[in-house]
Amino acid sequence: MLRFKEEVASVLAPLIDWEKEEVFSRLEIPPDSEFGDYSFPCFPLARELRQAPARIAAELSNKLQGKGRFLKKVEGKGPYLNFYVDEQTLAERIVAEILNEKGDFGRSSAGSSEVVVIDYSAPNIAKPFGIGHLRSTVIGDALYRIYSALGYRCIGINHLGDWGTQFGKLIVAYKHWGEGKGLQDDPVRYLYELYVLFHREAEDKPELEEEARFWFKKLEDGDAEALTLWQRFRELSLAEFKRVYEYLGVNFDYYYGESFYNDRLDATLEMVQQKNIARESEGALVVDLEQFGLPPCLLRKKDGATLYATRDLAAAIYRYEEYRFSQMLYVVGAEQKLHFQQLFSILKLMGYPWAKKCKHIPFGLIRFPGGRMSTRQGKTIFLEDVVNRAVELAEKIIAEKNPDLENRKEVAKIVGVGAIKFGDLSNDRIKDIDFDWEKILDFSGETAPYIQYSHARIFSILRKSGGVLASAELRIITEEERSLVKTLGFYAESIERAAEAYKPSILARYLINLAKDFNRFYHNCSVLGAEESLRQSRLLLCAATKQVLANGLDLLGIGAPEEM
RNA sequence: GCGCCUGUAGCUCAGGGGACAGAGCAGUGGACUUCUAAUCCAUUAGUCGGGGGUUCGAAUCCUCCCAGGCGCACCA
Repeated sequence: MLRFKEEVASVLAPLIDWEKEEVFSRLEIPPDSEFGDYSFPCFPLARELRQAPARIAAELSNKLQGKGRFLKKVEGKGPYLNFYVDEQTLAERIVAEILNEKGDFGRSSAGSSEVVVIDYSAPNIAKPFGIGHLRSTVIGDALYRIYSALGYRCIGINHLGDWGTQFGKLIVAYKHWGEGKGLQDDPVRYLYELYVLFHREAEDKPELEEEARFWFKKLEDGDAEALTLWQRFRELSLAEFKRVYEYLGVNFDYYYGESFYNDRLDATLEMVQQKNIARESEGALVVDLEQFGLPPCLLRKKDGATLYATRDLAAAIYRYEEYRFSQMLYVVGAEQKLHFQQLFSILKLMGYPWAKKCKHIPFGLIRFPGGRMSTRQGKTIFLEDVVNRAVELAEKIIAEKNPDLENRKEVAKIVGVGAIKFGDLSNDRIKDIDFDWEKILDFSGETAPYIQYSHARIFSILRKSGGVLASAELRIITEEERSLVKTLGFYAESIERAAEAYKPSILARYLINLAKDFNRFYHNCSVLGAEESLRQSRLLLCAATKQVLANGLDLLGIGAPEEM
């Protein structure tokens, strides 16, 4: 529809003596398709022309009659000038384009190979991969795919939480209460139990906290015993995480965790001190950020150990040196907003002009109805449990509805995983989510299975059709067909808007709308049963819709089964 | 206390300053000898948290207030 919008802008602009871009940005999508596909409110013209908006609209509509290739008609309706697209022309262009470009439809080279570093997922070693980590993982993965589709060169980094005081805690817990067998059998859950146990014990024995800090300091100082334990914890956890990523179909270019920057921390702190932006305070090293309206940021503890911020600072500098990114996105929970404001401010103080290319992409918390999830208190839900239940449910539904399906397990996985991912991607990421088993396991309505089901239905039609004639003529005659064609025309824009706002939910919503349009079409327009020329035309529409559904789902990291 | 985020139908949420505010779920009633009923159709439902303001026009922008959430130096 972009071409149509541009066309409208260029025919209207000269008539009212505006810049084309100005008209373009003023065009809007009417609340009802009855009022056309784009409309131009004439209120702003009223003052310049000293006429009533309605009259201006009427006059302009007269002057515009018969213009444009995509323009079917123009109407003045009250103060609005309504433009109607010619669905026939649009269909001919868009369907041909989709069927030509296939999996590449919607891709572009707009990003001209600029580098975008995306930091996402970043689970803590020593903590289970909970449902809370899902958001960063799927949103980051989707942004990676969307930006790559727009021609950016993406670098996905999993900034593992593999360093820090929690390892001191874990080492202490393991030394006190641990044994090798539990660690061997189910390392992540075992470490998690130790972690919870530590916090429970520490309530009565605060000296444990001190002991944990001591052990982390030993770790940073290269103590052999601490390092051996740390390495073992890290390796076992990482192996499990990788299994989860594999299952989810999420990839990273690098697993550079916090510990990766260890040998750069001293140099980083030296630089900070050299630039004279830090000061000693109560034995610790802090950077004052008053000029940014922020509280001071601590970079070194009084015992000499480093902090999260220190490692993030080193990481940011390393990444710029290494990749010369045009943007760096941190897909991290909104509760860390202050941390990133501080981090970016320190980069500014250090004189890095690229500091402004760093962006925090925040998202809301996943909460229990009763309150926040807390790893420390053992209140968390394992991602694997959620995914397993979703896949099981999908399998059960397949067994009922399509018992003969051959690759049932495979399809159940695509549907179950898709449902979980989509649940997280379809709403504005900034909002908190109340965790609800019933909702997350609901496969009807605005869900991934709904979209996948539409895709499978089309596949079924195409399978039975005996082939699609690419040269067939399109005949767009029903309201359902018109609506479907127009929605197909909006695909590219939905990707661009999703990228611009860093919101995969915009693309997710689009796909829901497309699937809805298709299902309406499906119910009201027979494809295989239609007379031959109409049948050919509708098969083309089906093939195009199928392609766009699959392409769009792929950008969200969700599969599109041929049958389900 | 200070800062940030959120507040739209019973529930979960869409809503790109503009035309009577829209979906999904739940409820009710319909549609499978016809391309997969994980679908479709119909129907009920709202002081867009509240008050001011900017604008020809505000759910959308500004401001104050209320409610919930999240942060605010040795955690990440």
